[in-house]
Order: sequence, then structure tokens, then C-alpha cells
Amino acid sequence: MFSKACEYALKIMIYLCSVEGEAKLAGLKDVSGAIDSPEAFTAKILQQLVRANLLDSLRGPSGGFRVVQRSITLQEVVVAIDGERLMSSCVLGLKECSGDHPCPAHDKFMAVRDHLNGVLSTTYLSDLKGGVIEGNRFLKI
Amino acid sequence: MFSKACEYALKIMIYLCSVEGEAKLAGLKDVSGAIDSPEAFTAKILQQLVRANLLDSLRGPSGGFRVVQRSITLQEVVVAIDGERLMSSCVLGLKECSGDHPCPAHDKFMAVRDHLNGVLSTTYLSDLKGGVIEGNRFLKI
DNA sequence: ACAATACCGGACAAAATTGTCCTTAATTAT
DNA sequence: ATAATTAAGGACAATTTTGTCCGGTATTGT
Repeated sequence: MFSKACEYALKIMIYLCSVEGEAKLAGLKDVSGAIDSPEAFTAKILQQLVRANLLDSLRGPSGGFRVVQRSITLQEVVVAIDGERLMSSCVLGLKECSGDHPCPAHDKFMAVRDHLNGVLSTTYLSDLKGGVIEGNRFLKI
Repeated sequence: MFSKACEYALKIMIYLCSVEGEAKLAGLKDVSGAIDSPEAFTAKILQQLVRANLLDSLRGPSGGFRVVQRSITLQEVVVAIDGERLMSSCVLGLKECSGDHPCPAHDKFMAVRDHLNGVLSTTYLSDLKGGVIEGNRFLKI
């Protein structure tokens, strides 16, 4: 469904959202520890999220990463890492798959995709952080 | 969503279903031509589908491939190529993601997955062949 | 029998994804 | 100022996925 990088990205964002509402920074080690991901690879994904303006970063001692100060949907995270592919491209891989040039599965999957897009575009990171803070939702194992 | 191999597999199966209801065989060239896929790679996927008992094959002149004589769901095709991964594994990649050890997105995606599984397990190849035969659904471009 | 056809299967190659290493640049605290 | 800390970024390595090539085997028609 999502690439491995995108799975990490979602966990990163949810984690950073759950770690203090205010201004606290989490470093690379904190992040990769919290989500149990390879450190160097996690660094690359953090960079992508910073460039996509979903995270702020600060260097130097006591530096780290922080979620940008606004509401962020799961869709924004997915698009930042995996692009629009999942949202818009044909499940059978047709270059042009539209109402007047549909693949055989077009209608069936349209409904599923709309459902998925609905969830991704209406679910905010803040909707998910609660369970992590309370300790009844998990980011690893 | 699906691997490229799985996309090809679905197109292959739909095509073979649309090409005569009865006993006609289609060769590798027919298939890869009909779905616009690389021939040698298509051959590999055809082999996998034969081994998964979704296709029959016959060698020699006038040989080729044919859909096995029974109803086949999209789910069977997807599982044969991509495995259970899409159906059962956690969208955030947790090894164990269940009711009592859920990831933060567990509930949200459970609904999407159920929807997807519903479509895959209740849609038969025969439900899709009509549009291809009539020429208003397409397997390439 | 023999030649032509068409699938089988193993080895190999290319590309994409995932993951690592190491140097540089920025910032902080002493 | 200097040393310690932390992100940035480039190069590289491993793995997986996608795709190719070619000799082997079965089958058909003559």
C-alpha cells in the first residue's frame, strides 16, 4: 500500500505530534528509537519531511525536529513521500484510465480509492496522537 | 497498491477470460500484445498463474494459456502474486498490529481494508470481461 | 521421424527501493 | 574561541522488483 519510507514517515509524524504539544524538539535518535527504524534511513526521511514543510529542524546541541505549527493530514504525509500515485493512478497501471477510457476495474476501485482518500484527507495527526500518549496505541513491534 | 507483476496478472486474467468463453487458447504473444506488457516478464507471470492453478497451459503448436474452468475472484489473483500482505499486514508496517496491540491508524484503515477485501473477494473475473468484449473497457494505454 | 511451435525454467541484467557511511555545516554551551 | 552536538547531504552498498536471454522440453502437423 504505502512504501516502507512512507510507513516510517507516518510513524515519525505521529510520534513527533505526540511528544509535547509545545515547541519540544526530538532528535534523530529519539525518533528512530521511538519507531524502531534504521537511524540513517530515518534521517533521510526526516530531511524529506523538512523539505516538504511538514517539519521544522534545528541544528546544534539541543537541536532536533518538530512538527510545523498547523494541522496536518495523513494525506499530506503520504503525498510528500509517495506522491500522488496512490490517490490518482489506475490500479491496473493504465496510463490513461478515466471515465471515457476506463480499465475493467475502474468503477469497483473508484469506490475503494474514494474511501481511502476520504480517510487520508480527513484524518489529522492530532486525531491519532492521543492513543500514543495514553499508551494504548503503538508505533513499534 | 498492487505490484507491477500483480497489475499484469490481473490484466492477463481479465484478458484470458474475455477471449472466448470456451476452450480457446491464447499464446504468450497474444497476451502481452493485448495488455501491452514486456513479453519475457509476462511469461514469468503466466507461469506463476499456472502454478497457482488459475491458468491451464498447453505446449506445442497451437498451445497457449486458458483460464481454469471455475469462477475466480480478483482476490485469488492478487494473493497468487502479491501474497496476503495487502489483506492482512499493518499499513504502518508493525509486525504485530491487532485489536489489543494496535497502531494509531488501526481503526481508520481497518475500514478501508475491509472495503478493499470486500471488492476483491466478491468481484469475479467474469464480472469484468463484459466491458472488454464490448470494447468499452480497456486493458492498455 | 522431423521440423516447427510454444511453454518451462534457470541464469543473468537493469532499475528502484531500502539502508549505510562519512564529511560538512550550523548551533550551543563552556 | 573552542569543543561538543546535531542536522544536511553526497556517495555508496544491499536488497527487491522488474525485466531479458537462452537452452530445454513437450506437442503438433506433415
